[in-house]
Amino acid sequence: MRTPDRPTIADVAATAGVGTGTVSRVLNGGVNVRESTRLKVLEVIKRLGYRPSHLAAALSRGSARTVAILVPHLTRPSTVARLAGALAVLDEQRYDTIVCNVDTREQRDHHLAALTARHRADGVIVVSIYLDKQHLEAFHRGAIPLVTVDAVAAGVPQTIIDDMAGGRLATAHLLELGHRRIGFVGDAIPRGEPDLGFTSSRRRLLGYRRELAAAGIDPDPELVRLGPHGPAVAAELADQLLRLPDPPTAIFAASDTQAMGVLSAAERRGFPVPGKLSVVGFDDIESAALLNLSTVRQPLEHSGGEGARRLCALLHGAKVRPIRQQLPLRIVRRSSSARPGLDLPGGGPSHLFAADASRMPDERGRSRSHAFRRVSDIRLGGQNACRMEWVA
Amino acid sequence: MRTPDRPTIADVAATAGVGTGTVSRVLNGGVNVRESTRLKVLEVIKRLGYRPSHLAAALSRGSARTVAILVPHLTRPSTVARLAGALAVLDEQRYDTIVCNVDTREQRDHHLAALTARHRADGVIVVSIYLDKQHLEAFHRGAIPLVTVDAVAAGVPQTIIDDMAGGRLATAHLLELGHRRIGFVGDAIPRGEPDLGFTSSRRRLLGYRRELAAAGIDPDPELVRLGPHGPAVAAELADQLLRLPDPPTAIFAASDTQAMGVLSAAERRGFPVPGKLSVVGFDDIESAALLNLSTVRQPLEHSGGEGARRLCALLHGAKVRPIRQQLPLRIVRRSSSARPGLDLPGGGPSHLFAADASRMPDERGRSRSHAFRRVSDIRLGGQNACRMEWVA
DNA sequence: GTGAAAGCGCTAACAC
DNA sequence: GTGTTAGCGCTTTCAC
Repeated sequence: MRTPDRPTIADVAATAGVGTGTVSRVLNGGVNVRESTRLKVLEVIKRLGYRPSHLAAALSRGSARTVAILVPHLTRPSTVARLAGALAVLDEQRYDTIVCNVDTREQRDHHLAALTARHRADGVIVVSIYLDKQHLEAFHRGAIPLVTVDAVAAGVPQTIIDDMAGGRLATAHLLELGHRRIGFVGDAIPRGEPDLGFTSSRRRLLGYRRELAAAGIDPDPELVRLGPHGPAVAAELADQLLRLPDPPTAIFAASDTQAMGVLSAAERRGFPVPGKLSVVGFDDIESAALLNLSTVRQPLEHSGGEGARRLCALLHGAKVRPIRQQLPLRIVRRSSSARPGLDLPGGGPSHLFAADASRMPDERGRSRSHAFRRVSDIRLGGQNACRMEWVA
Repeated sequence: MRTPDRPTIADVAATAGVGTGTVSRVLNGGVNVRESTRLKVLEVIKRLGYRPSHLAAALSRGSARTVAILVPHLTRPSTVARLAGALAVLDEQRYDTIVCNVDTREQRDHHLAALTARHRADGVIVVSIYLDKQHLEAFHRGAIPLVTVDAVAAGVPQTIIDDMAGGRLATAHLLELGHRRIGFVGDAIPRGEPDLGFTSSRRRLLGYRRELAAAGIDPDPELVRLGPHGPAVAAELADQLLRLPDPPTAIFAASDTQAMGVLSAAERRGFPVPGKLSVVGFDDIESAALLNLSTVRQPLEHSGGEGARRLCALLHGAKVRPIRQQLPLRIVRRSSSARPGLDLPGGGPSHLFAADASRMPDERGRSRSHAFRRVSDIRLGGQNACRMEWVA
C-alpha cells in the first residue's frame, strides 16, 4: 500500500468533529447543513488543504462525467474546428473531455481498443474516422454510448454532410460560370500506408463527376489528380494539371487546404487567379476568407457541437433522432472563381487578399465589422505606442 | 443505490470459479496464473462482456494516469501545434489527457479552480496563459504537479522562448535589408475585455524597439499599432500604417496570423510585397511557408512535447532542470521581405505562393521533397481516375 | 498458483 | 441537521 499522504474526507470529518456524511454534504451543494457547521467544515478543509478525490467521488456516485473524443490529424484546421465545437458544448454540460489524437491506423486501433475494452469514458465521439464492423461491434457489445461526426456508421447517431452534394455544388458553381474543363485535386491513400478511412474526398469527386455528366461533359481522367492530403502534394498535382497541353480553366480541390496548394501552383505557373484559373475549395476554414477562396462551406464547429450534444442526450438516456443528422452545405462565392477567359493584359492584380478585410472572420468564426479609434498614446514598455480601441 | 447492471470483477470471478484476485492478475499482465486458469478467466470475461472500471482500478491503485492541459484559443494554429506536441508525448507515456479550452478569463478561472480544488488530474500543463499569484498559490498548496509552456511563472518548470530576442531578430532582419521605417502590428487588450494574460506580443514589441534603438533609429509611435488578436484587425491596423503620409517600408507583425492580415492590407492598398512593403511574422505556422512569409520560427510542437515530458518527469518524482527551459528561435527568410525600393514597374508578380511548393511542409511539419509517378488509371467510384503514387 | 479480505476515498441511505 | 455505515469495483497483501 501507498503511504497515506493527502488528507481524506475522514481526516476532515475528524478534525472538524463531524461525520464524513456532513463533510460530503458541505462539498456537494451544502444542503441540510447548519451554516455554522458548514463554515467550520469549510475552514478545516482550507486549513488541511483537503482536495476531494474525483476518482473516489465518481466511483461512489457511479459516473465520472467524462467523455472521450477521437480525432484524426488534430492539426488540420477542419479537425480543430470540430474539436473546439465539441469541447464548448461538453464544457457547458460539465463533462470532462479526454482527447485522443490519431494519425495512423495503429493509433486509431489502440485508442479504440482502450476505450472499448475498459470503462474509461461514459461515452465516445468519433470524428472523421471510419469505423469498421469490428469497431462498431466492440462498442455495441460494451453498450458504450457512441456518436460520430463526419463519419457514417450503421446504427450510430451521426452528424454528417452530403459530400457528394457538396461536390456537385462546387462543380455546378464552376459550370455556371462557364467552365467546361474543370480539374479535380483530392486525396488518395498513399501506397502501403492505408489511412484512417477518410471517404469525403472520394465522395466529393463523385459529385464532381455526376455534375459534369449532368451537364453533358465527357469526363477526362487526366483532369483528376489524387495524392496524400496536404498543400504541398496538392500543389504538385495542380502543377501537373497546369502543365497539360490543354490545361483546365478551373480546379475544384477536395479541401481548402488543398485549394491553397492549388493557388500556390497557379502562382508559380503564372496562371492568374481567377483570370486564367478559377479555384474552388471545400470546408470554408478561416484562411479561406483571408485568401478569398471560393469554397463549399460546411458547419465545422457546429458539427462538433452537435455531436457532443447528441452524445449528451444519449448519456441522459434519451433517444437521439434522427440517427443521421445532415448539416447544410452552401457555396461561398469569393474572388478565386470567375468566368473563364477573364485574363487581363498584364495579369491584373491577384485576387488574393483583395477583399474587404474588415469582413473577415476573426476568432472562432465570429464575423466582425470594425471601427477603430485612436484612444491615446499610451506608454508600453517604457515607450509610447498608439493604442487603438476597437468598437463593435 | 443504482441498479446493478454491468458485470463486475466479482461476477467474473464467481462465474469462472476463481477469486477476484486471480481475475485481477489476469487483467494486469497475467503473471503467476496458470495458463488454463488464465484462459478460462479470459473466456468468461468475453462471454460476460466484462469491462474493468478504470475508475475503480485507478482509485485502488492510487493513480489515474491522467493529466489536464489548459490551452487558450484552441483554434489558433500555434495553440493546436503545441497541443498536438503535448498529446503525442502523453500518449506515448500512456497518460490520458483532459483538454480544457479557454477563451475568456471566466473560463480560465473556472477550469483552474476545478483543477486545483479537486484532485482531478495527476498533473497540469498550462499553455500560453498567465498565472497570477493566486493561481500559483492554489497549485502550490495542493502540491499539484504543474508545468507551463509559453508562459513564465515563478518557481514552475516552464518551456518558453525569448520573445524579446525574437522581436529583435525580426527587426534586425529588416534593418539588415536596409529598412529604416519599420511598422509594428501586435496585440492589445480590448477595452473592458481583459485577455488571458498573453504577454508575448508586448515583449516582441520591446525587442523591436530595442533593436531600432540599437540601430540609432528614433522610434515613431505612429508606426506601432495594437489591437485585438486576429487577421482582420491586423489588416485594419496595417491599413492605417499604409495610409500614413510617410508609410513604413516594412511591417513586423507579432504573429503569423496577424502577418496574414498585413499581407491582406498590402494587397488591398496596392503595396506589392516585397516590392513596396516587406512583411515579417512570428511563429512559422504551416501557412507561413505556403504564403512565403518571412518569420521568426519558434518550435511550437516541440514546446508542447517538452512541457509534457517535463510534467511526466515531475510525476515520476524527478527534479526538472532547468526550471526555465528556453527554446531556440531563428529567422526564416522567405520572399515576403526584401530590400526596400525594389518595386518593379507593373508591380511584378506577387511573392505570394511563389516559392517552390515541393519544399513546403505537409502534415505536422514534416518537410517533404516530392516525386510523383503516375501509377495507373484506377477505377474510383465507377470511373477512371489518374492515381499518383507518391515517392519519398 | 490461488482465495480471502482489507483497503482506496467517497456518496447516499438510514436512523436518530 | 447529523453520524453511521454499507457499498462503488478494483488492487494487493498475506496465508495457504
